[in-house]
Amino acid sequence: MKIATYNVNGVNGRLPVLLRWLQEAQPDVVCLQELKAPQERFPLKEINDAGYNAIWHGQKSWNGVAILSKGYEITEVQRALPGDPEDIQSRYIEAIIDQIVICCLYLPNGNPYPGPKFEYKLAWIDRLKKRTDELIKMDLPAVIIGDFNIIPTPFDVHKPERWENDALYRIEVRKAFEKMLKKGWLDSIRTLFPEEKIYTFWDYLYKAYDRDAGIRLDHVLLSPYLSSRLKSGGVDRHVRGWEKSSDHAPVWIELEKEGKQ
Amino acid sequence: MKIATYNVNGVNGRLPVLLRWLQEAQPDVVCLQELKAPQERFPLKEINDAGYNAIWHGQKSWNGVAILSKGYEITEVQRALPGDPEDIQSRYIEAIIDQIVICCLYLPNGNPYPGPKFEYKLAWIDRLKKRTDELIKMDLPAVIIGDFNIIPTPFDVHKPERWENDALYRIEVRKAFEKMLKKGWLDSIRTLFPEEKIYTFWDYLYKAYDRDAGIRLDHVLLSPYLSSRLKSGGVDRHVRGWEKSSDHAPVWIELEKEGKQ
DNA sequence: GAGGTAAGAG
DNA sequence: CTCTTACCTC
Repeated sequence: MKIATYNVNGVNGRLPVLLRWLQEAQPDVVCLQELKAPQERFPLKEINDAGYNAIWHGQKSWNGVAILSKGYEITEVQRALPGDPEDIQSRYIEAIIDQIVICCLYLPNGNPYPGPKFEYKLAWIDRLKKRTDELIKMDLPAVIIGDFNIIPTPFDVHKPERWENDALYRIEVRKAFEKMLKKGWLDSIRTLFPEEKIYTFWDYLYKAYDRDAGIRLDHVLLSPYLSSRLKSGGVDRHVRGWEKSSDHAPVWIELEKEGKQ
Repeated sequence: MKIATYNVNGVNGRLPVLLRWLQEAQPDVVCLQELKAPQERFPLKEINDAGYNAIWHGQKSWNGVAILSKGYEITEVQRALPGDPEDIQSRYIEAIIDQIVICCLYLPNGNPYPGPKFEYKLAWIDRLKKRTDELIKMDLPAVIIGDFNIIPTPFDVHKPERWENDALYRIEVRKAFEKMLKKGWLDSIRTLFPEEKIYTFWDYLYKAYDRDAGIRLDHVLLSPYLSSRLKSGGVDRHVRGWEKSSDHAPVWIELEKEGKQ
């Protein structure tokens, strides 16, 4: 089973690129972030025509997340991260697909630091921690996947020294990410490529992609139960070079069939 | 000599379509309207690369007119319709190309009727009348060409009864157009196709092009001196069906070489 | 730089 | 509907 994440930065503007990539990569499950479309303007018809069914949680202008699947039924579990009924931003959607809990997230950016947006990010991470601790405790096969807006280590950024006070790299969020891993979640891409520079995002500005001035923000975390099934993975970084591409590249992993292990 | 007019509705957004049509139609002279670009953002390089030189009068957001020519020198005569120094809208540019006076215009829309915009339209037509009377008096070979925003007759609109109080069809502007023809100007497209329904504009709304709910707004008027050289003409209406097309279609005529008559 | 929104014009 | 500008976010 191939599971992917792609921050599309506008699902309608990105549709040609998204469909081209789906056709090429043929993932079984795709988590999308930054739909930037209200619920009723999700391009379901075109997604269906490409062979995918979908659930999504839209929002006008910002955020918005979706889970797509080809050939597997999608059973929605929830469309909000528990812990704050006041939080109306569409950043989390959770479903069960082929007996696996898929948690698709678009974690707050948090800039500027310091400030209320950074505080919101920390609070959001706390709530995520509670949810993911539960999943671990319940011993479920689960995937936490999406745009974390967290650069996990100095090795995951072109010039670490420039990022010290950026919300994507602040020590608080790196520590929180590390704490999740300590609980048992596997950073699958880093595990597969322990020594390689791997980026998933290159800014539109300053020809960041041409200079490979990127950062690693999009992650696929596997619960202990699933970790042994990790077969392969990667970043489709060439997609970032396509015409009218998102500033993120798709990230994917492949899991061994359950019977095989 | 093939002379064309095309209301592009944004010269920068329309560039792929414009270049494709230029390549296909190979006009010698092209009058453009609704550049919707300030003077410094006219895409001269791309126009030059397509083999055309150009003069233009831009304006931020609205209006804007240009004259393009392939292989002929363009001698600019004026870039404003005489008669009102207060009028700063870029709606008129005049040049001599191959001994012919080319008057490229984007006549005010004039809606809503009644109101100051309609009054401005009538005043603009008055000034145009003065200028074109002069050209007739001087016996010059001249072409008045562009988007007149005038539906000349009931035969030039899908459903005339719906347009009685529209500034494009108001009796005042139709009368004014008729008066120009009486002075000696030849409505070349109508002359070539006296019996046919001919439209040059189809609204973006309500699938107007699919329903062929169009109107005839773009005209090519020939001075008496030139009328005998009229060889052929037409509307490239298929261009209106292209992806990302303008709401207008290009209109063109072909003149016999001067020696030939 | 490139998405989104909104208003104004057509 | 589809242009434009100006603004906001990342």
